[in-house]
Amino acid sequence: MTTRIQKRNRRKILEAALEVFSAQGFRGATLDQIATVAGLSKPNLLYYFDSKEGIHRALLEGLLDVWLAPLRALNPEGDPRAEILAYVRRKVQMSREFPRESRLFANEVLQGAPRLDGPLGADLKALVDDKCTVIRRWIAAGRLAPVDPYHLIFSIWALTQHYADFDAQIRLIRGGRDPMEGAEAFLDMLFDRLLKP
Amino acid sequence: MTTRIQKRNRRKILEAALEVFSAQGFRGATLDQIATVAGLSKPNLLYYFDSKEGIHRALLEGLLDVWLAPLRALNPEGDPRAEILAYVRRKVQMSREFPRESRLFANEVLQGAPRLDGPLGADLKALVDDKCTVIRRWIAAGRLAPVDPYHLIFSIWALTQHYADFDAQIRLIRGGRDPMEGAEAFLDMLFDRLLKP
DNA sequence: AACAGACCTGACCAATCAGTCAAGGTTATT
DNA sequence: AATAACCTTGACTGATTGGTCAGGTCTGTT
Repeated sequence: MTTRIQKRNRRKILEAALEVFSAQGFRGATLDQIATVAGLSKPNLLYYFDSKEGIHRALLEGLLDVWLAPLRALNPEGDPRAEILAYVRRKVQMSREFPRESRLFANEVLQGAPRLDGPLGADLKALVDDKCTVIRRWIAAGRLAPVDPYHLIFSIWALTQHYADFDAQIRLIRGGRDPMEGAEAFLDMLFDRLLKP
Repeated sequence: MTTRIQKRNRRKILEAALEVFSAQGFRGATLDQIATVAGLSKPNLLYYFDSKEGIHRALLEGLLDVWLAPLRALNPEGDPRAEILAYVRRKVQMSREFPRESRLFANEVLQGAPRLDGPLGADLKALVDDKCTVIRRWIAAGRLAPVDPYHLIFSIWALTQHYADFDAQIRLIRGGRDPMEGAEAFLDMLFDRLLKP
């Protein structure tokens, strides 16, 4: 049974861990940093979680579903181009609203995705495989331009998450302006032209 | 004056540092790892470079030019679509040939690009600004579809480097197949459709 | 109020890390 | 062969880090 205090402190720790892990990566983050951000002592962190590794694992597990929800929402019965454009728009929005989550996964994958090897990775693969067959069906019905569905999904991930993951570079080049200014319009045009049969 | 031994050992160190930094990030890498890969002792590393930071800085400085060469080669006098498609193809090829370099920069940018703040960043910005005016000119002449040149360049980076940086995720989803199988064809089609006036 | 269980922490530990240093080995030049 | 400059390293240091633990405090229940 989980108490009120447990719920509050676990939430505080995971929020702080997201802040620190997404900015520093797993090895760059320290328990002291997370403890400070969470407003708790370091031993108290380890009262609620087994280890640094355990915090990171809990964070990934808790966020993967949220992160994949837009893809899961891709409706096989909907209009193909509208469905995919809606997916793109939702992903752009998530890059703006949840850049830390994007960077957390980017860090993880960049280090070789060691923690996505188990069931988490299997879920991910199953979901993508499923949606790829949907896309292939749409193409076979002549409702989308013939593109490789895997590369289509990868391109959506690459283009949308780029704005969160490479934010520092974009800011460097675009100066003071909002890094995502015009991103929606650009991506709308790109995928519209790509997918028109 | 630099001796033969200096040249050889500096090269060995930077090669080892690329291997380790690109796989572990700056904070995740250790001098011991780099020393082992280089086949030298740790104090010997520090005989040739001031510090871990110094090795990393030398590596970034030495590789940024190589990394940006394809963009630099974009010829204002050439055929717009052919030039950009050639750029895309060259970048895909680099993702395949030099994934470590791609991941090195990805790590750096993901951590907030702290070492791209100085002259390195200024060079990068100047180059991108320059090529963006070229692209704008091409659009004004009606030789390209009207797209935001910054987002166009970002999209090329995102799509091509994704295959190197997120290799682990792609392998997870695509199983044993070559992660980049079909990437060229897909990106050719994508940018061809995007840029057709 | 009293009690049990949950919660919290200062002090500590062993491991790891970047970096130092004195001393010894190597190389090129004369 | 002598020598000076260059190269190499084992052994060390101080700082940081993940994690432990004994003992204390707080909270809900009776």
